[in-house]
Amino acid sequence: MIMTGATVRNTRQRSAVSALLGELEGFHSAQDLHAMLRERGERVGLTTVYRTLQGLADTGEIDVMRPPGGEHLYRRCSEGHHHHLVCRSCGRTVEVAGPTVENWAERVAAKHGYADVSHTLEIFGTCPACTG
Amino acid sequence: MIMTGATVRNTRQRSAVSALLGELEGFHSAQDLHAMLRERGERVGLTTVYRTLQGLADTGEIDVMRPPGGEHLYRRCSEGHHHHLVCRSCGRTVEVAGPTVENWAERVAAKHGYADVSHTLEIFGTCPACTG
DNA sequence: GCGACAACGATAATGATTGTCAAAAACGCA
DNA sequence: TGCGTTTTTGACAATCATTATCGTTGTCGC
Ligand SMILES: [Zn+2]
Ligand SMILES: [Zn+2]
Ligand SMILES: [Zn+2]
Ligand SMILES: [Zn+2]
Repeated sequence: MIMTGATVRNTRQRSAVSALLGELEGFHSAQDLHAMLRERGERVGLTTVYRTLQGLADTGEIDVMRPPGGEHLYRRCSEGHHHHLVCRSCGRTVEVAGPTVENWAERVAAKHGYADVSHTLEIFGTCPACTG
Repeated sequence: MIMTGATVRNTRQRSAVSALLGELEGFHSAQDLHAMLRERGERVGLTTVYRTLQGLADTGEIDVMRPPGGEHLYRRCSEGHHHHLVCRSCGRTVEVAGPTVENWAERVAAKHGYADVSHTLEIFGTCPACTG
């Protein structure tokens, strides 16, 4: 008898990635995170970082952003559906949420008969610190 | 004497790409467009297709979409700022626009002191034809 | 037609992401 | 604590869209 328990095991590498994301503020790429981990002595392979981030993103534990013309960026976020207001210069990120857009998107999609609706939305700008 | 006229020259290739985009309905990748051109006997290099699309996108003549986990998709669109409601299954696309989101984005950004604001927004769903 | 220079395109390079697969690590259980 | 099963790891190769090169070709104002 084979038990297919689909268990997720706790590994040093997964913990390291997760912990690092817990300390960081803004969005960071897989390569950045990998470099930081090696910097502080953690031995983690780049492949594993990618896999871990992908897994965390799948379960909704972290958010993924795909900036125009760049790599994927990851960040630990708060619960629930929200979007991001990101500084183009320093990356400072503010989580934003509101029924306004959500409703609008739903309404627009419904008007055209589209079902199973989802959306991607990012707002970019220059933050106060970078404007000065 | 050197004249720096920054002139854009009319070439057979540029016309071919532009004309093709004028006939097509939905979004298509650079590689797709290149294949179509070769299909109909046009001799155009892949590099040129990329360059032309990039140029057209820069001047706002065409729109670029970056679907999650895929190549860039291009499409000739109507004038003015708008977004897209795209069918995940067949790619059927509806252009949508409205002050609702635009205002919301501006307001949210302003509240946090972000300047020089822009945004990206795509709505995905299953169109009526694909729902049946 | 001339000539300057933009555009082309075959090809190589880039670079982020994914696939491979043998070795290492987790963990339920004895 | 030792074992066997299953997951996870990670060095390395592969993928693949896009970009950079750079010598050749085509445009277009004159
Ligand atoms: Zn978030
Ligand atoms: Zn900033
Ligand atoms: Zn459809
Ligand atoms: Zn908009």
